[in-house]
Amino acid sequence: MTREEIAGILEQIATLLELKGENPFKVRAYTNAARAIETFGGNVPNFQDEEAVAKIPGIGKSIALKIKELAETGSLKYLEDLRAEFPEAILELFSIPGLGAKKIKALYEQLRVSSIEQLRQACEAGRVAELPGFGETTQAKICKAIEERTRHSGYFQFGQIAHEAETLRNDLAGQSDAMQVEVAGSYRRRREIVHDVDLLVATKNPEAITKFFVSHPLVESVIAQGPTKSSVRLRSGVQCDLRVVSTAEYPFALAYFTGNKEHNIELRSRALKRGWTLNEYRLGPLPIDPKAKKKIRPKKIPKVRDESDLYRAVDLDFIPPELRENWGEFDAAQNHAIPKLIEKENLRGTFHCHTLASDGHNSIEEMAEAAQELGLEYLGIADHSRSQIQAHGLDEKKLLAQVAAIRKLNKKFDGFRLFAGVECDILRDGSLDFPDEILSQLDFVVASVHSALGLSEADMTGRMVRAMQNRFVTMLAHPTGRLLLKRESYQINVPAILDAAAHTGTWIELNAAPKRLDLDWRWWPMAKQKGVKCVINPDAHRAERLQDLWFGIGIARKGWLTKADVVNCLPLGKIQSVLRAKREVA
DNA sequence: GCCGTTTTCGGCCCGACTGTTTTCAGTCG
Repeated sequence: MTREEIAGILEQIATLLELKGENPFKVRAYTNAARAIETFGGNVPNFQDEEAVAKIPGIGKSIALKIKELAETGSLKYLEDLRAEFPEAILELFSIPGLGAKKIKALYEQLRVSSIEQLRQACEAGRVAELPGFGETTQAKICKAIEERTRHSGYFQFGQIAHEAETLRNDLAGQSDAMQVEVAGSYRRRREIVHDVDLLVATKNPEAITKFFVSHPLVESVIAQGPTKSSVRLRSGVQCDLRVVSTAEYPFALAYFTGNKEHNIELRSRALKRGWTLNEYRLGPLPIDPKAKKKIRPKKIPKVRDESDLYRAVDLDFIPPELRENWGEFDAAQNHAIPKLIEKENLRGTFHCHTLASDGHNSIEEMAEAAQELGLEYLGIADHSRSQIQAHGLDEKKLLAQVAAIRKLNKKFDGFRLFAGVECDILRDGSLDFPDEILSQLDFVVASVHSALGLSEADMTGRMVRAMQNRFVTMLAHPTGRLLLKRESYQINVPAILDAAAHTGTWIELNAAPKRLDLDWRWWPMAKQKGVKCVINPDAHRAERLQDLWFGIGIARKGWLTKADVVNCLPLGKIQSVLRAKREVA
């Protein structure tokens, strides 16, 4: 049983307990335990070892025993009993915004409503509005939510909403009343999946800012609107919240709304230890507790003008937003060990782009021009290989013709260079789609899996390892093959892939296309520790998609990477010798 | 149900907004 599955079951227990009207703190204990299992950064213990599991903060003896039962038997009596108390479909009611445990309980007990379909019927019959605590407005809102349920599934790839988020930020920043503007939340942390956009504005005129926001052309409907907080639905379907604060409150609000939750809890607890209380508005003195046996003498509260001041106040170096996942950043910040993370400007070139020759939409010349406009010094062309029939994969003749064309083009450039490569399919058995005598004529080879995606973990891992053992393979592309919100990763053993990459000197791609962002940020600290080099590639099929590199930078930062860890931060003069390194060892 | 540099009992984040109320409960983040 995976950690995600266990977390999901704990979450379900929490929901059912809430529905039963159990002690809310018990409910929270299960929710916290689910989060703890999901986000635990250390080595995942054997879930059958209840003593080790109970050492994870947020998990005690009782929940550890339940996890043990799950791991051993695949089921849990406690959960079965809870489930038996309610109809199966009742949990789906929690997906309706505005409905929580109390309201669902009332609907079930008084109207016997236990599914979305039954709820729709009850609303249409007008019976929901008659319940105490409900009314006409609530009933109408529920009806609307049911109608729009499929469209607002609630989760978006970062790249799907980035344009709207940036537009709103820029338009708000253009308001003379806006002193400071930032997109906070998971967007600022550069999560690959976000489910809302949190905007924060510092202003002396909250009314004007709020009015501008709710009437912005990107806004489709207004969900809530108050003096300091408003929520809207944007055209893409994503929910967008605006918070309006004063300039003095801004750094506290920015940290608070950037999160994540666990990071905030740790930050707040560090404030508490110093005799202060931290919230989204200020760092203040802890209220005097007459019951406390020993008085804490609070330290003098330092002045906080920006987030750096706030971290300094609790004796920490500044923690970049991307690292705020309570994933080791506090230890690092306390020991002055936060790395200088890679920045967009550090990238000097990139590999893995497609052209009209296979399934791209621009010529080599157009791709080269776009790369130069982005300030890059080199660009690697890697069209699909012959097995990719549907993507018009190149055969040997076409590939060698493209190489010749690239060599010819290079004579025209000044301070820029194209590298000739291929995105070569890794066949089912781990052999490559072209023989070495062809690969040896290229500047680089991107190896990737596009077929037989259902292999067992051992077979898929072995297949990739074998491909990396070929000395002409420069890098392994989109290693897990996931498509965010669409397709799970292949079955692979990532640590084994990383070991092979380190051993063979193969680079691992951080595919910057927003639907991939693969390899995932959670693996990069391990990759770095094993000595694996990262290459950030856009996998661009159009010239303008070279800009996806920006998404890749965000994920590299989340993975704690510096410019020294990413090979395409090397200047043109150095990258050429590095490109030759692997093929000359043999 | 979890937790403890004051604690093994008694806390557990809390503020904003909405809708249904007539002072507040429920939901959300």
